[in-house]
Amino acid sequence: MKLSPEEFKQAVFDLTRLIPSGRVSTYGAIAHCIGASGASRRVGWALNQCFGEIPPVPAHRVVNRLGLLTGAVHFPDDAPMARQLREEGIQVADNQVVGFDEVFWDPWEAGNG
DNA sequence: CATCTGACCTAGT
DNA sequence: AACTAGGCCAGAT
Repeated sequence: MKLSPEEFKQAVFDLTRLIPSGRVSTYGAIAHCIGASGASRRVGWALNQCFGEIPPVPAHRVVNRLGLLTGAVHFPDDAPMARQLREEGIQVADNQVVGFDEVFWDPWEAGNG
């Protein structure tokens, strides 16, 4: 299953929007869920375009494999990544999610659970 | 046009 | 378990 750039971006957005509050997901999980395992980089690239999208995409709920807020540097000053996470109850320390394994949410639960 | 980099992960040894 | 190599597409130089 191969997705077009538009479908890929949409898939990433839709899947990211499915991430429940107080939870976080990873690029690989999303990429793997949409059938783009290995293309994790594109997930970040797509999420980079999430700003200004309607409905808004909680890209702040997406972190890397280690729970590091690697994308925080690309977030707007009005909506810092770590801050939005804290707004949902997720604790962050040094650009790293606290209890990552506990707040980790697998996109697979989006349509299976 | 060619080369390197980037919100990263998976596979092989 | 630790290390090395490959993938994936687009943007920037």
